[in-house]
Amino acid sequence: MADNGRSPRERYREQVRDEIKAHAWTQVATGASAPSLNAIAKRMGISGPALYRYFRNRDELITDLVLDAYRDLAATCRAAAAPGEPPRARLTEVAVALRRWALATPHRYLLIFGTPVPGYSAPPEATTIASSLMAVLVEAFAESATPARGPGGAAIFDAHLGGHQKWTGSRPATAGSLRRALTFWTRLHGVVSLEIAGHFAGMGFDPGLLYATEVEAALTA
Amino acid sequence: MADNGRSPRERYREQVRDEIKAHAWTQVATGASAPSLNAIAKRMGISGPALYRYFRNRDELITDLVLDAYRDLAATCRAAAAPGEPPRARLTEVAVALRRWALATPHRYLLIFGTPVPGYSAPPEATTIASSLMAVLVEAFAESATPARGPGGAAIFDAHLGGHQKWTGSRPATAGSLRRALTFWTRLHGVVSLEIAGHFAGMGFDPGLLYATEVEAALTA
DNA sequence: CGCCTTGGTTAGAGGCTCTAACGGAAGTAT
DNA sequence: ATACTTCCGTTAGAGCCTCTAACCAAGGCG
Repeated sequence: MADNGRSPRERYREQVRDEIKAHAWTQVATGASAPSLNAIAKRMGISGPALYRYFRNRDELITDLVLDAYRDLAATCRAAAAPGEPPRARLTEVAVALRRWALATPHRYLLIFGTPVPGYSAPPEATTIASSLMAVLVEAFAESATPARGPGGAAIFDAHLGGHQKWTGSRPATAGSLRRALTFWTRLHGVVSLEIAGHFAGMGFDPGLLYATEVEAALTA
Repeated sequence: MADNGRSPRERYREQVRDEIKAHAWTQVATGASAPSLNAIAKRMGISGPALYRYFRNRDELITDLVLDAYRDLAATCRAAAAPGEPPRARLTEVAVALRRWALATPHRYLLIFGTPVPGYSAPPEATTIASSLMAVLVEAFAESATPARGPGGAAIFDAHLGGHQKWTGSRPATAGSLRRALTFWTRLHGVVSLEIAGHFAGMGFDPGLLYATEVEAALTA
């Protein structure tokens, strides 16, 4: 918070960038699938091309938004996994936090996990953040007592995972924990993404109840 | 195939509409997140606003594409569920067909299940198609001998599902079958959508293997 | 003080969606 | 066959967008 040693110019620059991003968020939150630099500038009272001093092009803005969203999601999930609790409770908390986060700001969730925006430029930093997010799950599952007693295919996949543990970021975990964290994640995403995108709309049941059931099933399986 | 009793004008119109949609598909397949009417017209050798004789606006085109994709997916899944086989084999076939379909044309999958395009106009017909797709799964699960021996939450959700069976389209099925079909679908979608969107890219494992494991787990759970 | 980096400006090219007004051609009725 | 109507194409243009080019004013620094 101490504005550590940056020149006033740099602080101003950072501030304007943040303001631009804030406007972009409100814009994407209110319907627009992708923010418009022009509209943002108009709202900020400055004229069009001024924004190009702060972001080289629209893709750079969007990439920044994606990374911010990703970081926020990771922080939220990490915060939800209070380290004192037993692993199963932690995982449930993470699951609840994930859905809450997604429902609170669906556009943010979709910006990360929806259709890759233009011709999808995979930001390299995103993988790092994703790993830190996975680490929360992996650690909880590693701590969990339940053995990896899945069906036969699980053993095959565990064997396949053997050499690919680099993407967890933290210390090596068993393949079983990796697999369980991964499938846990995909199951949560399956429900949440369909709900966010409105695919449960006409069906008339409570998505929250489905989610709770799915979380419980994923944790006892 | 007999061009049943439609006037030549109507046949011509249909033909041009199909040609437009074909161009739109190739365009969306090659990077563009959403097709451009202008570019399509240019490719077809006609000039801009002529397309507005065939589609009222771009959203109508996209909606048409979505519905076509949805129909094709439903047909593919139905075809994959050969009625002679035992239910578990049928479900596996559907799962395989789904992933194959998604990987063959990711843009199509994302057009249906990705970020809802602009301000998302939910087409009412989509729900019908979705129901027909679900019906395939529901019937297979209904035929499956395995009882709904899920965790405690499953019973709660089954009870909740009691009155909401209208969305299956076909004859009434047990709440357990509905629940299992629904969660089966969400689990498949969870893996496929993340793979399609490239979220497994940096992780260096085989998504196909993960998918196979997940399908097997979903069927034995 | 002079200089240079930086953040703003306007002009404008080129793209998009979509409307308006119009002309010709194809089908239809007389 | 002729007249009418409907339909499909055209161009013009408004209004949005991204992004580049050229220019200018002010702040920081030697």
